[in-house]
Amino acid sequence: MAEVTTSLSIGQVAERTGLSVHALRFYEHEGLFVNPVQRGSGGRRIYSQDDVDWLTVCIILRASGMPLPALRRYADLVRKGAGNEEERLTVLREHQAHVTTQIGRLTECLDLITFKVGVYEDLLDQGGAADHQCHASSPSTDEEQPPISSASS
Amino acid sequence: MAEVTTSLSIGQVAERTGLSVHALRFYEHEGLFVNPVQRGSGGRRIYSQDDVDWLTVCIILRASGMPLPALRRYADLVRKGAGNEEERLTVLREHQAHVTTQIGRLTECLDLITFKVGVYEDLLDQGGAADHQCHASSPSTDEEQPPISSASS
DNA sequence: CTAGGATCTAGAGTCGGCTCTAGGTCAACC
DNA sequence: GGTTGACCTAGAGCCGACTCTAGATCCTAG
Repeated sequence: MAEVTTSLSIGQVAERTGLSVHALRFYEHEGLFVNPVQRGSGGRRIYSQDDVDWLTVCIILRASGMPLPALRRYADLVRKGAGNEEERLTVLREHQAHVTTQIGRLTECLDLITFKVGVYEDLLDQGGAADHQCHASSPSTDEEQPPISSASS
Repeated sequence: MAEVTTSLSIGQVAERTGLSVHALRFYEHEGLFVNPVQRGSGGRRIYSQDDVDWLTVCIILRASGMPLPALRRYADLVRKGAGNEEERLTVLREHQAHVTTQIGRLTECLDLITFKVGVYEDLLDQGGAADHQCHASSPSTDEEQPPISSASS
């Protein structure tokens, strides 16, 4: 309960967020901060703990694929203050849907990759070297190991 | 059982893979095909069903974030024919690991986004408009709804 | 014969998201 | 008082993965 307001340099914020100082300046330039970043002696940036908290939110949204324009829209809404919670919720829900479908897509891909890994494992287990490129097709559909055509691997 | 070898134009392949004709030429230029793409009258590309099958594998690997250089390495291995199955397996397993961790990261992000969505839903349900920006922090850690500081949203 | 449409090559342009550079200011230390 | 070292601004550069353009060729249909 000692410090009234933590004040951090750009270097310190970079250190504890993992963003580069370049990225921090870039984000500010792009209007991604909710509160204008304070300036100290000689025009140096001074960040608060709130700024860092906000940045961690940004990092999560970015890491899950939210593009900067969407992040800016969200920041704009928060900056305007209370009263637009529905809109914020809309932004979040849209992104939630994107992330969900992305996870779904990746999971499908993973299934196929895992299937192909299994095929190669079997092939190597048997010590058998097929005389040409072998194919690992979709696990679910009608063909399992196509007898003649299809050489993909 | 009629057609001995399906032969497709670049436009037809674009149509059935979803890749653009530009992308198909680009992929060829980048050495991503296992077999050299055949040419017909006037130097036009002729694709086989095998090419299309291979492309669908490529599309899955790309969709799950495999960069072109890795895809090229894999194509190189397949092109060389039987005997390097361990290496192919290594490439696939590495990518499998990448996809798995990526899904994990996205799932973490999704949890936080879902948490924030929940917070906003509650807030709107109660009809209460907080007098300033409210914060939806991490669901797991020590703070749940910080009493005074931290304004992130 | 001509027009339209698909294709060809080589290479330039685009986009998102930073990253880096150049040239300068400022505070602190020896 | 000279040298770090962190910071400043404005703007250029980079990377991956295409996408697009220009200008030519070729096939088909009318």
